[in-house]
Amino acid sequence: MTKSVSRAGRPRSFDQQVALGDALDVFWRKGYEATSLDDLTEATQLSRSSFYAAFGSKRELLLHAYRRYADAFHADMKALAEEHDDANAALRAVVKAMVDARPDNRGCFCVNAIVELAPCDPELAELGRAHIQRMCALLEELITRRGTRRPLARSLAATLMTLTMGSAVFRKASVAEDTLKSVQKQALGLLDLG
Amino acid sequence: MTKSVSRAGRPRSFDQQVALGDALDVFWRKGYEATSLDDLTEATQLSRSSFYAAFGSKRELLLHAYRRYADAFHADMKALAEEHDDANAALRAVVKAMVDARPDNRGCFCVNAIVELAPCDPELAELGRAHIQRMCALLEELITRRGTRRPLARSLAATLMTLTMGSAVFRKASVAEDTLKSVQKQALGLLDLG
DNA sequence: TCCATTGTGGACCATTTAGTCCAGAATGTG
DNA sequence: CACATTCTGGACTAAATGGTCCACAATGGA
Repeated sequence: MTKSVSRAGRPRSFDQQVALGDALDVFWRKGYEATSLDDLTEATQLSRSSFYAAFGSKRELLLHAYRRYADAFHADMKALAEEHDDANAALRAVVKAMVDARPDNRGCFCVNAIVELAPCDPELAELGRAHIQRMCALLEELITRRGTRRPLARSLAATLMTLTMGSAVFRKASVAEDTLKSVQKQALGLLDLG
Repeated sequence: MTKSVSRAGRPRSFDQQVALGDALDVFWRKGYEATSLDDLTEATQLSRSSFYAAFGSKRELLLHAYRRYADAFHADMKALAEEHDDANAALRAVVKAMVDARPDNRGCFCVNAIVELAPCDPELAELGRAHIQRMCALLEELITRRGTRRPLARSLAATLMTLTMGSAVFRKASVAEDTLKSVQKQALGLLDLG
């Protein structure tokens, strides 16, 4: 993360955020270990030196990408919820979005990273836990807002989050779309929104 | 897979099934890419040549390990169900066992393999799908046996399987055990077995 | 127009990777 | 005992890995 507080020098010829996005994309599709530096420099169109100057190392880049994805996901769901005045409508929209299909079968980037790396990378495991907790908290708040009491709301939120992550695995295995749909329906049923 | 239909020669000095189990263990803990051949030969106590003679390649070994794990898991759950005469009791036991904790946080081997490899390895993706379907079918049968009708039973089975896989991800992120417990409770609640 | 400063391309490096190969050891059979 | 057959250890290889380095290009300020 080079910060330019300086007074001269050649300006950077690429957008670091765009490059981060491109890199995220590769990690998302191929996973961490299976992504080589050649893959990354090709995807970002960066030379090796620019790459290392900008991101430090492959692992640091992955952590950046993770944070970026998790933040965006959380923000998106929060924004989606805020589009609805009715708490139940908000909840329905969020649950649908979370379980819903992506065009391809790349699943959820967080799930991918957690499953591949958490056991051997405590820092990423911590990020994973934080993401899960944050999403659970968001769900819990929506659930309480429509009147469900705390202990049950917490339990329901955790269950919905579990369903979301399980769906991501289903999707990676290319399980039939109807199956995902019926899981989604059950999830809404849990909230009496069937 | 060396089959000895021959008439002489030095007998094999190791048990292939034991070696397969040891290898499975490493893959389970570290994932596929992160497991090196040195890891495997150390874990199995095999020399490189014996290793290749016995298993062909790293990838073939993984596929063997996958089949072995999936078969054992399915067989275990089936056996567990058969210990109970009452369909509801069987269902409760199976769901508990599926969502339940392992001593460490290694999660479910199938989930690990699917998430890491399915997008780039169609053969493994197929094995993954087959495993999911088989487990869903087992659950569905138990659910119908206690009286629930087909379309709903199918949907519930898929949902329980999703919860199982999601739980495995939670576990890899070392989410608090209470959270898992409450998810388990919700799962049983879905079946009116709360 | 210099010059300090920063970015860039590509050669380079040590290490690790999955996989091969062969000489020799161990065994059952005749 | 001798032999055919199989197993085994470890040296070896070619390729790929993540990461470093440096000469040079590009830029803005004085």
